[in-house]
Formats: sequence, C-alpha cells, structure tokens
Amino acid sequence: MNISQAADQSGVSAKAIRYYESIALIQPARRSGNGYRDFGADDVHMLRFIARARGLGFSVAEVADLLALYRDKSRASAQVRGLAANAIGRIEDKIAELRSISTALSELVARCHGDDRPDCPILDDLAGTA
Amino acid sequence: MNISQAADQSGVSAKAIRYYESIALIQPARRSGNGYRDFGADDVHMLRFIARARGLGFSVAEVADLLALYRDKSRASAQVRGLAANAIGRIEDKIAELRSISTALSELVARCHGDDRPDCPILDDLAGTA
DNA sequence: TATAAGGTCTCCCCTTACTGGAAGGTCAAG
DNA sequence: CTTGACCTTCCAGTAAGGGGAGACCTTATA
Repeated sequence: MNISQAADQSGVSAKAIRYYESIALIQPARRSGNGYRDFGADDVHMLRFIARARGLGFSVAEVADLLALYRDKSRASAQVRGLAANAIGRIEDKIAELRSISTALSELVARCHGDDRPDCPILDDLAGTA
Repeated sequence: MNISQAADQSGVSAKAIRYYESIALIQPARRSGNGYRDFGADDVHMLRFIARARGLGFSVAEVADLLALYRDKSRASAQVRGLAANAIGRIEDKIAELRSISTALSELVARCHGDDRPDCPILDDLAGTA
C-alpha cells in the first residue's frame, strides 16, 4: 500500500513516516516500480507501535529502545519497565512544575480585580513592585 | 554594566539577553565605546520582569504583550488578567494530558513484573497484542 | 612590554519532533 | 490531453535559546 494508506491505518502522518525513516527509527520502506514507498501490514503494525509509545510520552529515542527490546525476544522485562519508569518520572516532574506554576498564577489572578481600572497586582508582581 | 553582570543580576543568561534583543522583545542595548552592550538598572529590572513572567509559564510572545501592558499605564487590568487566565488554561490542559499519560503508563508498569523474564505487558500493549 | 586569561562580539549550527511548502514525477479518470 | 490527486526529494521553520568558532577587547601579571 502507498504511504497515505499506511498513514491512515497507523495514525502516523505521511510526513512523520518519512521522518522516522530519515532518522532510521524504521527501516527504509520497500519501493514499488514507480519509486513510491510500499508498505505492508507489518509496517503498519510497527507504525502503530510507535504511535502508541509516542502517545504514552516516550521520546523518539526511547521508542527506538523499545523497538529494539520488542524485537529482542530474550530481553528482560525489567529493561522495559525501567524505560517506562523513567518516562513516568519525567512526566511527574513536569506535572509538579506545571502545578506549581499554575498555583502561583492562580493566586495572582485571584488578586487582580480584572476590570477597567489600570491597577493590576499581576504586573506589580512581575515588576517586583510587590 | 556589561552583559554578564546584567545576566547575573537579572537571572537571564547572556545568550538569552542577546536573543531577546534579536527578536525585539527588548530594545537594543546601548553600546559602550568598545562596542560592548551597556546595561543599566532599568534594563536589569526589565529583564527580571521577563524572567519572572517566563518562569510563570508565559510564552515569549505573551511576555511581549505583558510588557506592552506594563508600559501602558492606562491599560485595563482585565487585559492582563485575561492573558494570565489563558496561560493557566493552557497549563491546566497540559497537566491533564500528562496526568492521563502518567496514569496509563503506571498501570502498564504495575502489570509488568520487571525481572529477568522476557514476558512484558508493556510491550504487549504497545504492540496491540493485548 | 609581552603575554595569558577572560569577557565580549557576531554568526552559524544544534536541539525536538515533526509540519508546511516548492518543484517535479506518476497515475487514473474523463 | 488534461486535470487532479498522489508521490518524490529537499529546504525552511517552529520555541527558546545553548554551544562553540573566530575575532576583538581589557586587565592582570611576570
């Protein structure tokens, strides 16, 4: 099948598929006589794997590791679990950071009357006036 | 003062200061006779404003808006509050997304025994085997 | 005075994970 | 034959700077 069919079936855009090929995350696709990339069910399966992993917050580099582990039938599940745990840690750190920012910002918003008057505690705080 | 002093006092790196100048977020700095940028207390104050706003999750484009509002002494506080509310909304959306990802990943990790055996529900799930 | 160390300048490449677009070849339909 | 929808490659750009090269400038020290 052509790239747009593979894109539709996998949920990975055609652009992204070419990108993944360019960075060697996936093997170069077979080519038809006309030079078009030709994908099979296995390719779509692999792309779906990638799409799910990316959706779960794994970086492309981590996806490469996951794919290697996936192909290596003798891998230890601990390795995969380690990758996942790292991803969770990164995500939780980011959440904590955003949570803290959101709280600080919410406090400022609560103190700002938000009407036509120019007085604004948000700007005052940013300016260090407070 | 030179750029590194301004950087130290404002918490904005020298690189970032030059970058902010290049994108016209701040006015081009005065130059000393030797061509070095020359910063004053006002400049440091402005940089600190920027650093705080960036730290609160405002994008550089939003910081530009905030600076304009800061300079406009007749602005309505509602405008500033609106910017902040948008920022909060964006941050909360991102938190919700990360939260969902983290939960899904944690469930997978919990189901993976994580030892020397090759069997791994994480990979199975990514592969769509489950 | 020579020189070494360190600060500054501009400029360009690198990052993440792609997306968009231009220029040009291919294919099926009318 | 032409139109439109594909496909190809390559270049540019995104956010927000970081890293480093090569060239000046300044200051301290021997």
